[in-house]
Amino acid sequence: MARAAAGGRTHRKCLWPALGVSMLDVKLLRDDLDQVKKRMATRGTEIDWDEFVALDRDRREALANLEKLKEKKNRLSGEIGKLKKRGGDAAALMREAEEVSESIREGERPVTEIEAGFEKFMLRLPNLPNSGVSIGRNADDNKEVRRWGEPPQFNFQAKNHWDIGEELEILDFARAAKLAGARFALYKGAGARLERALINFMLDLHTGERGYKEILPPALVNRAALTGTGQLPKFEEDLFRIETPEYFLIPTAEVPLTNVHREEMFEREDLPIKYVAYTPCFRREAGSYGQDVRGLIRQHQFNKVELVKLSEPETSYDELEKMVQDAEEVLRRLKLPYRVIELCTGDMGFSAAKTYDLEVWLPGQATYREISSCSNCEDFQARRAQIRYRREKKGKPIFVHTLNGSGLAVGRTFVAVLENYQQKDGSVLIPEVLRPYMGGLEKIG
RNA sequence: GGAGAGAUGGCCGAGUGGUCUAAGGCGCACGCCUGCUAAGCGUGUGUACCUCAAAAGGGUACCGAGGGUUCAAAUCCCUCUCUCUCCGCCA
Repeated sequence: MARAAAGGRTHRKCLWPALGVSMLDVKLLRDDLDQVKKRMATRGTEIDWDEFVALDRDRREALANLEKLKEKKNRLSGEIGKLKKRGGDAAALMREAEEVSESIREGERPVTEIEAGFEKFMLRLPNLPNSGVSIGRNADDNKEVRRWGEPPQFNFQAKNHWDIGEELEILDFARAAKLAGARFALYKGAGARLERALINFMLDLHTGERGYKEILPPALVNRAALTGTGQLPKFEEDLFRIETPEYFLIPTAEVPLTNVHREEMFEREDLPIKYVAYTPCFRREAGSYGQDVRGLIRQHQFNKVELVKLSEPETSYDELEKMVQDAEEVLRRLKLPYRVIELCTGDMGFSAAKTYDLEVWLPGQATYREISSCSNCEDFQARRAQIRYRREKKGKPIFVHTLNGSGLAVGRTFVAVLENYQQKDGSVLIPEVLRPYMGGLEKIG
């Protein structure tokens, strides 16, 4: 097993030891900048590459200078020590050493500044898309991979889940607004139980035959954790933050789960690691005013069952396919129609190298809506979080690949159940696989 | 919140100002030896960055984190974080 950070010891190093400020491999940028530019451009993000070249050059120059001075200082100090031991007079050497030390102090200031600038630049670079991902500008260029199930045909006008929920008195948005504000929900009675049933059903499926280990992590995390997975420093405005002491509410369990093994070293036989967690998730939804203002689709707080894997680089894409299957299986057992979308380069998230979205059919909107997003981040997060393993006992440490996927977003699954299982009389049938979790209840209303 | 103790390499653990690249042990790797096994002997054993076309080699940094004193810090001083013990409070 990996050396656990628990058990008396905390992080041994600062987040980025020495100058390993890596999210993308600095050497790759240096050696193959043209390729990197091209691939990064497919994301549609503007990046000032001249700034990178300048920062990198300045940094190396300043560093080389400083290190030369330090070498001299170390040499002089050694000589002083030996001389004193023999009882000699080291006054002259000490004067010289003092001057060198003074130069070092002066040289350190610019180096610190340059490195801070370099680090800031690097931490804001998104991941490189995997070369197999199709190039596109936005969601319109995404590819549908497959579909499962048939959208139900109703002989009545399909209702939105918020109407269904409020009429059945299992959802109450008005009172939730009284408690907190817009984008919060109150689940009541069978509604609360249905949400809980979904959580338990998903956890049982993933921990059972699918072999994930259940984790119940903190819902508040620190800055280092969010930097490790890539939410920080760039997306702070999307997060709820608590001051004194500073904590952030997790926007997804991907953050705590991926960071469980931050700054740890694995052996090959430890991998892959498969975790599943149910947590509430919290998002500011800044900049999404006017979108999905009604209903459960876009909330400040929502429940999610999340899957995370740490794997060897060679198998990470197989693991991604399996993870998508694991998420799909939830929808299949619930008999909810869905399709699988492969995101194009322009539509992927900051940390992802490749992403599949699962979209569930919502009769109320007569459209497919995202219910899961499964990504391979390759070594992007592992670099930031320093999660490595040794392929051989004496081998060099290698960054693991990290994957995450919703399995599933519970609130949206709730929506899908209400809308797909609605009946003409306004009641909602309970999917068969959920009935054991609902005390045998077959229908709400 | 109060009082105290602690944080050292893959692991255990020594080390209170200069034998600089951290004793010793365990583990691991390679080699030797013993008819097999067990044991034994020898050698080696971190990470990151810079330099070099590459390798070799050289350099710098890292003993929880940050800052300070000093020619010189694992070692002295300050701040912080985390862990453990006791007290208080608390779901």
